[in-house]
Amino acid sequence: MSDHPTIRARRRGPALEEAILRAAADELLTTGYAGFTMDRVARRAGTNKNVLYRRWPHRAALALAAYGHLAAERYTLPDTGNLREDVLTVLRDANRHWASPLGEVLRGLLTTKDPEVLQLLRGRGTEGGADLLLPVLERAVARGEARPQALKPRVAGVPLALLRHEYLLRGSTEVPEAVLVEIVDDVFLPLVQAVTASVTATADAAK
Amino acid sequence: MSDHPTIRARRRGPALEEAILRAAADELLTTGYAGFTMDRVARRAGTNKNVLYRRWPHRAALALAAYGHLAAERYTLPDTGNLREDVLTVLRDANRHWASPLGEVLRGLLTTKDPEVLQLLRGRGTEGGADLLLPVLERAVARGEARPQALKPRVAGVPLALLRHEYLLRGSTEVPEAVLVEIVDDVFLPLVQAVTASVTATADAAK
DNA sequence: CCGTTAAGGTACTTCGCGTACCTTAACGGG
DNA sequence: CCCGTTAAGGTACGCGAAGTACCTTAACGG
Repeated sequence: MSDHPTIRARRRGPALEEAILRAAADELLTTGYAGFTMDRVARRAGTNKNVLYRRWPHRAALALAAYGHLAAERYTLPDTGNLREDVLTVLRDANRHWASPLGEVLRGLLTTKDPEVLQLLRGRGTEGGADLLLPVLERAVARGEARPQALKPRVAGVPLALLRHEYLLRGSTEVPEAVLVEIVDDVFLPLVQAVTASVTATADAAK
Repeated sequence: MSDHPTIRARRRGPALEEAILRAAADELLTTGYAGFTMDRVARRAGTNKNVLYRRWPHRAALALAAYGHLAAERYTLPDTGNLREDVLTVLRDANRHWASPLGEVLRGLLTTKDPEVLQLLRGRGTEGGADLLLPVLERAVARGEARPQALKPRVAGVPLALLRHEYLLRGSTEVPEAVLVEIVDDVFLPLVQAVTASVTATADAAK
């Protein structure tokens, strides 16, 4: 019993912090933000609440940090050379993400009352959505697939805003593919396409 | 303090229930859904928690009932004969409502985790938004102000969905008029308006 | 008039956040 | 190499709020 786990070497600094964040992330993924308790995180991390409160001022801050720790990897935009495919891909990715446990965490965090956390959450570009599709739209304009007048954050943000809206209405369940297609074909493409786009209505039988 | 002189006659049934709902509504309006506690409601209503729990199974149910009690009055759609004005009016009304204490209550309720309450909330047509603007859009199509192909719930729901999205991003603060105008002028009108000049010019609005 | 029903009152139990306070291990400068 | 400083471990609170138990008491109604 040389390295018996019962008597673990005392962790400090970054190592401990990493362990705590992992534990907190696991808790978020299993129990969600509701049911995320400091006691459970501390127990899972093999430490105690004090250590948590020395690093994060309150529960929400820890949860937010854990989420950030999870969602650390960077996202790469699609570039298929086709606006419709690009936007659909982004919508599908976002749909998957928001329907995943990770997305549930995010939504749980968004519904917190803590103004400080909301500030932080909104600070992350993750939430804008506008900026995400803007480059896609930009390329589409360059290819002549979209009107230059449509090249605005407000317009580029429409698809993700509508997707988010679906989540508000439906709850946690994944948004069906048909809705994504509607968002793109009934709203976004008619909105951004060149003036000759009235043809699209007849041409979308091609899909 | 002292409750000396007023030994109130004991209220029963509907009278008591009404008093409780009023108290709960007042609490919602002053403290919001967070900070809405059964103890406070009971004290404000001059009764005790037991009476509340005999009528509503839990805090969220009572809050929801109180909100319904507040938002009882019906809404009448604008019909100015001009699509842009109609939509802007609806957006301004919704903006006012959501920025008001009442709207804060609604948003607070929407963020509850209780699935039962969410079910009830979504049951109310209040949330759809799509159906709200659909008649407005219908009239616009009849006047030739909008393409008939745009006459879909998904399209009609866009303005309110975008407005709601703004609330998610900004928090409780009222959305500035400029954003409403952007939503209408940069998104909704380009989306629904007739695309080819010939169609717009010809007075084939004959119905 | 009296029994049934529902309101009033009080005191719990349970949970989870956040804090206090002490003990103990690791680190690191002299 | 020692010892003081720092940070982790441990335990026990205080507090607020949800719900519950149980009894007392007023109103209603046959």
